[in-house]
Amino acid sequence: MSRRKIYTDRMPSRSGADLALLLLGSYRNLVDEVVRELARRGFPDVRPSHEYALQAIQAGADNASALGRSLSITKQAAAKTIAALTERDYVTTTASPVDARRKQVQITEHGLALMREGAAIFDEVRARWEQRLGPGELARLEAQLAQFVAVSPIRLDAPGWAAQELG
Amino acid sequence: MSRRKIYTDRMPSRSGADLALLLLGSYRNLVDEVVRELARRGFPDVRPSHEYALQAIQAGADNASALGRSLSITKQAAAKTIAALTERDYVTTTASPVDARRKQVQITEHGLALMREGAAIFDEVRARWEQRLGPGELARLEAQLAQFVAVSPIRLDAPGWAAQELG
DNA sequence: CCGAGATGGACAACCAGGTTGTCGAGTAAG
DNA sequence: CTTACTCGACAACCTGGTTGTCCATCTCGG
Repeated sequence: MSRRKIYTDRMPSRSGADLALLLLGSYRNLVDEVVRELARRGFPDVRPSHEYALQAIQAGADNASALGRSLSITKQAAAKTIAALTERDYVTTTASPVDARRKQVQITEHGLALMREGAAIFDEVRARWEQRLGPGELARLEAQLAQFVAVSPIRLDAPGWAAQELG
Repeated sequence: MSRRKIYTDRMPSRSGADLALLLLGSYRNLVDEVVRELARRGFPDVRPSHEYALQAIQAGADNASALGRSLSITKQAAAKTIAALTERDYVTTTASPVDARRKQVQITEHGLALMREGAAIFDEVRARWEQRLGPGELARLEAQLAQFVAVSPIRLDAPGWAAQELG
C-alpha cells in the first residue's frame, strides 16, 4: 500500500485504472474495426448488439421472452431489439404454430449473411492481432483473460453494455 | 477460412467474437468490482463515468466546455455530468474571477476522498489479478493490450461507452 | 373439464446519457 | 467599435434500457 518499490521489471507503472482503460480500449478497437468493415461490406447500420442478438436467436432464443432471458434484458427491451432487426430485414417473425402466444423469430438470408460476414471479419482482425503479438501469444492472452471472466460466472451472453454507439 | 487444422496448441478455439467478449468481460469484472467496493466503502451511487470525469477535472478541465473536449462529449453532456457530480457533492462550481462566462469547477473534499478510494481499490484489484497470473504476467498482458489501443490513437479519455450501468 | 397460475407479448411512462440546434452574455482581436 | 469566437443554458430529440399494467393463451392439478 505504502508505495514501496516493487521488484518487478516495471513499477506498478500502470495503475488499476489504466488496466481498465486498456481492456476497454482494446475491446473498442476490435469491435469498431469489425463494425467499420461490416459497413464497408454492405451492412451499414449494424450495431454490436445486433450481432449478439442474432447469435442468441440462432442459439434458440426465438421469441422476445427467450431472447430477453438469453441477453439478460427485459422482454420489452428484447422486443425492441427484434423490432430493430426486423426493420433492417435481418429477421422476420411468424406466429408459432404450436403456441398462439408466441411470435417466432426467424433469421433471414440477409441476417445469415450478416452473421457470416461478421464472424469472418472478427476472425480476420483476431488473426491480425495474433500476427502482431507473435505465435501463441494471443492464445496465452486469451487464457489469462478467461481467468478473470470466469471468476464470477458472468453471463457473457448479456451485453447490454456492449451495445454502445461508435465514436 | 476452410477450418483446416492449425498447428497451435489450441485450435482457433476462440473466435474473434470470443476475444471481444473476453476483453469486455474482463473490463466489466474489474470495474464492477471497484464500483461494488466503492459502494461498500460509503460511495453508493458512483458510476465509472464519474471517476473519469473527476480525473479530467483534476487534470485541468475545470469548466463544462473543457470537460466536454477532454471527454470527447458535447459540452451539454459535460454540463449534465457536472450537475450530477454537484448533486452528489463531489464538485462545486463558482464563477470564474477572470472570465465571467466560465463557471469554474472545483473538486470537493468528498470528491477527493472518492478519487483516493477509487484509485486504491483499482490498484487492489489489479494486485489481486497480478497475484493470480504470476509475477510479471500482468505487465506482459498490459504491454500486449497497449499495442492494440495504441494502434489507432484512441482517445481513452473518452469513455461514454464506459458509463454503463451495473448488472 | 375447469379454474388458477404462469407465460408471451403489447402499451405507456419513465430514465440516463448522450445528441443537435439555438440563444444571449462575455471576451478578444482587428 | 465591430466582428468573430467562446461559454453556458434551454429545448427537443434519440437509443437502449427500465417498471408497471394489461390481456390472451397455455398448462397443470384437482
